Amino acid sequence: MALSTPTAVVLELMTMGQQSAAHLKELLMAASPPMAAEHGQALTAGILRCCDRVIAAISKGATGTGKKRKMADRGGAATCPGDLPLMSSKRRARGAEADRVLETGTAADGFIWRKYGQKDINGSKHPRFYYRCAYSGEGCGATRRVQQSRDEPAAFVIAYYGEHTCGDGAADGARAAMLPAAVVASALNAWGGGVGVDPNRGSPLRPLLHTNHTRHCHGEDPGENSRGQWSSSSSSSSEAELGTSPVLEFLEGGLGVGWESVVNYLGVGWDLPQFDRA
DNA sequence: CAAATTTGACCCAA
DNA sequence: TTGGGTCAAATTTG
Repeated sequence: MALSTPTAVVLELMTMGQQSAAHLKELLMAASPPMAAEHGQALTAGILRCCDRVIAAISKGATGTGKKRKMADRGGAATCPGDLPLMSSKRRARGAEADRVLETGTAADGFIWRKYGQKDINGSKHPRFYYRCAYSGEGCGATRRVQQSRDEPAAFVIAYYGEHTCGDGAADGARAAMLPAAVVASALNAWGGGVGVDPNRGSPLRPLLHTNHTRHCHGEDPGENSRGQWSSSSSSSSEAELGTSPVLEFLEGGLGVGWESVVNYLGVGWDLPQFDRA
């Protein structure tokens, strides 16, 4: 596609998504049962917020803080658990509820995540990546699991656990309170400038997004970012499977299109000057 | 030098 | 016992 400028394209697409989300909201208010409506509204709120962020970021030429790191070659692990205050529950109960989102070509959701693990899952061709909110040290217990889709290499199944208490919800208490950031599948993220995933090691996700809008939760100063030592108080995560409902159809048919367009657009080789990383 | 990532080990639920 | 989630030392990069 050849549109005047990338910015114009994104702006237009995001605006479309915004309108679709608004539409969806109305739909939910009118047709869904109370609970679903409530949840749905939170979802749409998140979507709208994302649109706002993108639009705002683009129009004012937001600057992000591209953080990158390369992978190492290996690491000698000499674990010596001794007096380590391990998390009460080292492992999350299997099948624990989580919000799952399928993203195509992107995985940024406005939060800064720090990878803390990677694992090869049997049955899956691709490894699974474990991320934790960069502010977990401040008590934020949000985590997310990312796995490349087996069928669609370009898609990632992302599961979110816990909720952000790092303050990102300051402006929107609703989200922090009941909406596991998960749903906020922001389309922002050009991961690496179109390169995609390094089949061998590179983490597919990079917290590139970093506009000034993602306020406090991720300034450029993690302050005393501490390495290792997170206390997870995981437990609360609600299931928000976008599964079967007229709403879903709407999402896929209307919102999905515009959204994916943006995602693809951003994800496929367009280096956004606005999102920094020069 | 500090911050972030990598990666093998550890741990626990199924 | 195994698979999967987390930890933490080592390593890499800005």
